[in-house]
Amino acid sequence: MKNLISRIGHYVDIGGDKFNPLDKLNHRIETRRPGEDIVRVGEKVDSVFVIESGWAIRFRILDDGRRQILNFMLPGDCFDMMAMVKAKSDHAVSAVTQVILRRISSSDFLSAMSQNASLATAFWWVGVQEEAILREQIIRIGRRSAKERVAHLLLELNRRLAAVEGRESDTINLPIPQALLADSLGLSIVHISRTLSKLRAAGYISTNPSGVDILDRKGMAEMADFDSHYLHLDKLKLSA
Amino acid sequence: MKNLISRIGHYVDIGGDKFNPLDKLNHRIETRRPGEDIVRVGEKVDSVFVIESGWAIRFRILDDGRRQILNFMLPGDCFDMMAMVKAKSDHAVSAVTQVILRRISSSDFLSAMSQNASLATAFWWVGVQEEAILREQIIRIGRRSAKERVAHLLLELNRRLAAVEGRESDTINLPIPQALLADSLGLSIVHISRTLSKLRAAGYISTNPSGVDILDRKGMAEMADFDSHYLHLDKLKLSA
DNA sequence: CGCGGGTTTGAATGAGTTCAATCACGGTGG
DNA sequence: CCACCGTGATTGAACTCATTCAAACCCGCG
Repeated sequence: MKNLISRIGHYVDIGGDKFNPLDKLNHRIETRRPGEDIVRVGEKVDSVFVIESGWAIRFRILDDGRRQILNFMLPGDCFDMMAMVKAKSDHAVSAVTQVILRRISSSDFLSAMSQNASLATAFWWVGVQEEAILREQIIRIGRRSAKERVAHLLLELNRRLAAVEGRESDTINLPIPQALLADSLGLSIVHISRTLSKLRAAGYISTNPSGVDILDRKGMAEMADFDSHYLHLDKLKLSA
Repeated sequence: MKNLISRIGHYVDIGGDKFNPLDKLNHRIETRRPGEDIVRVGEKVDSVFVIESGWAIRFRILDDGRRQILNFMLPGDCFDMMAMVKAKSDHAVSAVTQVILRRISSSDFLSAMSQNASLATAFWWVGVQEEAILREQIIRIGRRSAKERVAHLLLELNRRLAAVEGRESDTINLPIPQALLADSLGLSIVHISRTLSKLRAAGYISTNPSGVDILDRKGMAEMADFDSHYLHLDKLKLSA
């Protein structure tokens, strides 16, 4: 929960450091191994989830096997807040790495929201941010070239991770195979590989087994037309 | 407001036919001509809008002129509910046709929501639906072919219009140039034209100056893998 | 009639895919 | 210690879908 608190703490003051209103919430800690489902398609969702650690994806698989990843869920992200109205999920969520997550029943969540205005505001912000990320994803895959898409996504992940970890870093720990980048960006695996090597050749990044290093953030951001503003991280006080 | 009521009325019973809780809300009716802005990029949004009549688009324009439409706003749609937290808009909204819209100040909106639970639920549903539409847009442009994209979008618009109008129809009144379909689907204008003629040749649709007629809904839905379920229109009682 | 916005068609080009082979690497078992 | 996997990354070559450029067309309107 620390992650979530550290994130929404940037937006709203949630009643002092020591006292965590979320702790009063009924919740259950669950874990998933890499590849395991968290929410299946068609499943009735009656809980809100918060990722404690690890990476997960929200995605949809078409009949012929094509897969589209809607977005990546990082530590501190929460999801299915919207689905609290007894709807069946139209997409699946599954763990990419080992994932620890917190499950809160929708009704508990709702009553907590209604009793604590600043908590509600904080989660509202999280929802605003999530919607912004979805919109940016549409623009990315709708109107950007492969090179721009990959660069843009890498920068987004970097910013989001920085927001969670509370510190700047040019190193992106990417615990995911290139296939996931492909299915997120609407490209083929092969082309992701080629595009990454172009980004390397251009001096924007270097890659290593555990992830990517950003060598020229400014140049890459300009090339990919990346503006971190949409993440609403403005007020983010990265710890000194 | 009739449109919105007719839509959310499907989900929740909003206190009887004659009595409309929304009417008590402070609101202002505004109109826009085709092409006029409704919300500009970077503008601080402090209102919630409801489209009364006409079509609008939410979109973003990249530096070099590329445009990506996030989604189409039809009568009964409302937007910027999320942005009630003094955020600057990261995308623009503008009228495609003549548009009449209702503007409600965020604070009025909020207090109405907190005083009327079923109203809040109704708008929550609208939010759920809007998010689902965004997700479907990602899948559409991420992993579908041009033919599938166009067919899928046409079917979605048809379903959404049916939900607003309260009746089935195989005729889609499309008051928009093909350029808008292109910018929505991440394709070129030329290719939209070619794709439409393929859909015609396949017997799925026929086109005329004012829009499109669906000739083979079932076949087209299957071809495009369209499942209207995601619109959460299940309970929609189309008037007999 | 001629203009202008939107649509259609053709031909050439290009970005990204597909297929297939190779490579790199870590683990496993002999 | 080494052969042998299996998974993921990379590279090449052929191919395809969609773009671009350009011309023609259509139609409502002044």
